[in-house]
Amino acid sequence: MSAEERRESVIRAAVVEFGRAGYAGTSTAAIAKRVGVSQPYLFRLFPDKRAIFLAAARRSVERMRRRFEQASEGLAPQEAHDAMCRAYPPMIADRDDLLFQMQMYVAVSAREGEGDEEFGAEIRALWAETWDSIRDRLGGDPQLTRDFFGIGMLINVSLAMGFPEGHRVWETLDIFEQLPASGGGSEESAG
Amino acid sequence: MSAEERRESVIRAAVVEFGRAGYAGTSTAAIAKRVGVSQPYLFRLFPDKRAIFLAAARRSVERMRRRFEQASEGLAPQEAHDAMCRAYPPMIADRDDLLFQMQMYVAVSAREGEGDEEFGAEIRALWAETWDSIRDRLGGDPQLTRDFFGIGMLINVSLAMGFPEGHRVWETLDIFEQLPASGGGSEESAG
DNA sequence: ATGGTTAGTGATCGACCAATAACTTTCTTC
DNA sequence: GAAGAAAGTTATTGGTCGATCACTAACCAT
Repeated sequence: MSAEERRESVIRAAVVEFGRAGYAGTSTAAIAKRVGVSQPYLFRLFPDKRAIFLAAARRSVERMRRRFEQASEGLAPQEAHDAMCRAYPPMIADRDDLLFQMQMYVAVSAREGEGDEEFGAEIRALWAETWDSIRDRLGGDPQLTRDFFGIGMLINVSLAMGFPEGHRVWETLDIFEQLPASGGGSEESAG
Repeated sequence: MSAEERRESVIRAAVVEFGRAGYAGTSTAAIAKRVGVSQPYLFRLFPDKRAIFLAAARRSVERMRRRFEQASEGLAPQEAHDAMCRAYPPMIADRDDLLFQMQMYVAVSAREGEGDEEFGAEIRALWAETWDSIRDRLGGDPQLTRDFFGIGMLINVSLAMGFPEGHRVWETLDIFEQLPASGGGSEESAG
């Protein structure tokens, strides 16, 4: 397998492992094991653990942005909002990816504590890109943007904490039923 | 100093340290250093690291709940909502506490990976209490509750990621200016 | 087939970390 | 002032982790 292909599979494994245990809680050995290579080989593909995490962050955030963009392609603000709401459930069905993004948010402060400020800067830049993109799709409407991200974050947190389906926390979050004509949440699998 | 007093100061230090580096990223030595005691002494006050984190979680979440309850005491749903929105800025001025809560959300999956399911159960229970309390104050209104928590979570995430004041991400989140008559965000310090 | 490039491994190392055990100091009470 | 409890320390240990080094195996062009 080429180095580039290996790097891709490392990134995929990193999203899973980092998502479950966080930056500090994930050993490079755990990632290597999931990839199916030896632990030292990771350091041929990436300079250090930090770089693996950042590569995973880039991949995860950009994928999210792309999916929202595809879902809202060419739609007016309110329709774009509804379309992106409908696009969200199949996205968070990939729990590993969602957990990784949560870990990404909190990893910033830890890295800053180690004197690594570029880490946070890169993650903020990635996320701000998504913010801008979605904001544009929503016609720059502040309230739509805020509500969309707000509810999204609340869903993320509730999922990360592991509230089971049917828990009263979810009562207010069934965004399907509050939207005009949609297919419901039957789709699965993230491409 | 009595053991009980020491335990309190350990909890305070734990919120700060865990908040900055997460569960796995925080050493018991770092907590002990902040408290001003030797590292092994922590294990006289608490059975293990996990118990320190859970004690900090209890303290942090219950304090938040109490503050929201005080702010909305005896008010009708919409007024309670506005009052709690106004109460939030001084609360998140304590960045350590906010970061800790973010770390708390993501710590669940990591502990589950270690076979510790009670950890998540306890944190969910703590948080669900707060959810119920606030939901009641908002008259059980699903939309008010969802929006309140949603915007709160978005603020939390944006702060955790370290977006500086004035960044365009904050444009939509200035909840002060969207509320009727408030004191603004001049208050500081968390009692 | 041979020389070089690329993919990949085993061994190891210094640092760190949670937790235990054994010991010392300080306060309290009779 | 002696006894005992409560507060607190030093030393240590078994284990883990990120990273480096030296080495091997497969592929490829000449």
